[in-house]
Amino acid sequence: MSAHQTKQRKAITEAIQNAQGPLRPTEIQLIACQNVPRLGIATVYRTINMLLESGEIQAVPIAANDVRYEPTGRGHHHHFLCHSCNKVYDMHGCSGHMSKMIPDGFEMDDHEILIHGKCAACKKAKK
Amino acid sequence: MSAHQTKQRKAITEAIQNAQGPLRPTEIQLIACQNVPRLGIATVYRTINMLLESGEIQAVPIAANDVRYEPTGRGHHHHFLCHSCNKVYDMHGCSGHMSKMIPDGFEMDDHEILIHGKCAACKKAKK
DNA sequence: GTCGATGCAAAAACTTTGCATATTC
DNA sequence: GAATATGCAAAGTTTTTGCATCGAC
Repeated sequence: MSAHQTKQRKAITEAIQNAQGPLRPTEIQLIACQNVPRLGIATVYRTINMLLESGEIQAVPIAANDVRYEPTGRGHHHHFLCHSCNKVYDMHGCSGHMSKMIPDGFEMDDHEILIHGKCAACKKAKK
Repeated sequence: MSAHQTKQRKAITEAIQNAQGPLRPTEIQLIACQNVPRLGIATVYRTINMLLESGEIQAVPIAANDVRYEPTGRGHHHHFLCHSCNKVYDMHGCSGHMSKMIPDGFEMDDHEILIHGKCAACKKAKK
């Protein structure tokens, strides 16, 4: 049966689920490697694609050549990219009404917001 | 002098400037090729990176492995990705106040919004 | 002629695929 | 033992770099 959960998949899924924000494939590998030492990057990508297809996770495009992955089902939220440490944080509470900027005849399914700036840790670190 | 404008750079810059929305590197090459037949993709990438550094254009992350580039200085606007034709449209008019979702101690520089949906042309095309 | 820009091809980086081995039931 | 998943390595992509040549002053 395909619902079989190997230790690799478990480690990868948990890495994504437990993260505070979206992670890159190599970050996922690094974290999951702590539980499954010889975990290959191919397995990480294969698992990511499986989880994307099943809808358990989704991609978050952050910048050129920087996609990260996060679990679905965390509720409506958006992202904050710190330009100092390059970490992405989840942010809850969305101002809402995007509809006013949608052109006539267009149909909106969803929206995502990415805020750029400097996180509290980096602001404190650097006087 | 470094302000020298070759026909390649001119064609690439114009392709980006004249586009109705952000373009991918290969799309830029395709358009610019109409004026400069043997234009290589390396020149496109080199020019993109130059224009990014000088601040004339900026990257728009759309999805995994899909970054597009647009001119800066079009005023504040956001993007609409049509999941049917995969085109990205500019949208003007921004609802504004993102500040309420920014965590304490974080500092916002900028924000970008990507709306997903179906464009008017695709809605009309498919009953 | 000097300087920088280009095209091509090679290299690097990132992602996917093939295949023999390993794991689960 | 059958079926699926894994690791490794090879193949695909995408982006960058090296280098000989070309073009502008």
